[in-house]
Amino acid sequence: MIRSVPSRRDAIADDLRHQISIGHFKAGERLPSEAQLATHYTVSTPTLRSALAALQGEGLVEKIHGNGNFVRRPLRRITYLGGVAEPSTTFSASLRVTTRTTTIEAHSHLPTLLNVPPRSPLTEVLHIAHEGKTPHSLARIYVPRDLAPAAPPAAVPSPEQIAARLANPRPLLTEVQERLSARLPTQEEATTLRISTSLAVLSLTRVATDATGRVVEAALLLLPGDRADALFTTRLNVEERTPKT
Amino acid sequence: MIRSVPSRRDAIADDLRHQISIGHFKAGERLPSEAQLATHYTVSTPTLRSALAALQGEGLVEKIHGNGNFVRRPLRRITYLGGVAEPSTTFSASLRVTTRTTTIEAHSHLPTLLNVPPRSPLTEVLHIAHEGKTPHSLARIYVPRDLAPAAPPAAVPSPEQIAARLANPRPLLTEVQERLSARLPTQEEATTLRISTSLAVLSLTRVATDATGRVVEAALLLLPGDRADALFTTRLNVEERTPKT
DNA sequence: GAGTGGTCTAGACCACGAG
DNA sequence: TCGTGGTCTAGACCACTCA
Repeated sequence: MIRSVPSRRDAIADDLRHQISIGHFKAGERLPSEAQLATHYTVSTPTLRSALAALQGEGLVEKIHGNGNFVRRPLRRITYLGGVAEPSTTFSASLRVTTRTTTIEAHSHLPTLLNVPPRSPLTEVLHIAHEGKTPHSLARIYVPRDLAPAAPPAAVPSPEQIAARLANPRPLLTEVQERLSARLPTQEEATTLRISTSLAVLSLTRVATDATGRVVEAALLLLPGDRADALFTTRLNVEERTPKT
Repeated sequence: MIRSVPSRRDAIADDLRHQISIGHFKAGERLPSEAQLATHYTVSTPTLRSALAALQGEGLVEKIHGNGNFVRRPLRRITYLGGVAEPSTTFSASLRVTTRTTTIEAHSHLPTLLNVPPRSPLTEVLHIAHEGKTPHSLARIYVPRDLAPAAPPAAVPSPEQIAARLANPRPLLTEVQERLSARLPTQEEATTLRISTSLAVLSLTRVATDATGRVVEAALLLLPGDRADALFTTRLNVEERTPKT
């Protein structure tokens, strides 16, 4: 075994977790200052901060610079439904979605993703879903501009409208590929989602193709690991067993 | 902006990333000791270690206690195919799978997952897929014991055999649900996969149900974010548009 | 301005790996 | 045993938030 002495860091993290779980520190409350906690546990500030960092990575604690460490409210977990289901479909009704639409030129990995020439015009739609003050997801959706709806959503559409639009951007949609991986967010993503850079995120790339094989939409979704997951359901006909290629 | 002074930590991390990318430090090589690097960058050891931690989180560097920091060889990225496809189906041929089968009693979340009474007997199959010395995935598969194959795999079966078995543990398999989320690994998981606890992993829970609605298999897969992702492909018939509920 | 967290230092001592 | 990384200290100084 590695941990003969379970390291003060882990001991403190465990204790704080416990204190939170039994309600000694309540959701939304500010913890004692790091200096106070360090004194209480008789450790130095770096050690204490290291313990807090662990809790941050679990999404239990949110640090706000110059203000304090706060116990996170238990977050409603949202589920992204994969397959053909529209993104964000199970987002609760209280979810508020802010949208920003711009036109950009295809760059870096986008030409490959969308199978279009570099610099070709794309419509970028940026979605951020909030529940209360807490962002729950970040989505960047790219559509070749000639396929994009003529009327940009000047007003913020309802989540249902967005979902409907996303579900079938083109009538002839025939294939959806969704690639998922886990990573840590960039500084910028972390700032946007108001999460720690040490909280893992689910990165989902969704490419929709129409009947002609043309890519009609590419979406990059980012789901914080502490409040979102993705669900894929596959039904099989018993007779037609997977005809392996 | 937050970063007026881009923090020595990030500056060092950037420089090391660059040194690695231009081949100044080559794959598999040991970096200079932390003390040497700290002297070179004129920072203290904690600061330098913090920079290295960032590279670890990206999977660029592997620390080996008592030995040194090593540049990771570029890892072949493997893809888990979702839907009905068998797990590990795209693992390269050079992949070595170690398997351990035991019988356990259903506990904690397993009864719920498998929809069986607590303490009912389960067969647990543990898979670890290696490529060379590097673990690429960890899978824990649970099957109600009365459904498990009578002959335990005393010898290590080939990946193909495993894949075949996993693909259709029961003839009547009709639904597969796969739930994915991103998180940081536990200390134990990190040790098993020989990754840093700061490297995000993709956690996949796979539940297969047969025609009678009985859960015939539950699998917990863990895919390190730096070397694996999951891919789901959905094909739609153009005429039968998703009959929304 | 007072109090908070953010970063960093210059050491110390412990634990591990290889020879 | 020796050199490596792992943990920790007791401060210092900066940056941010709030009143």
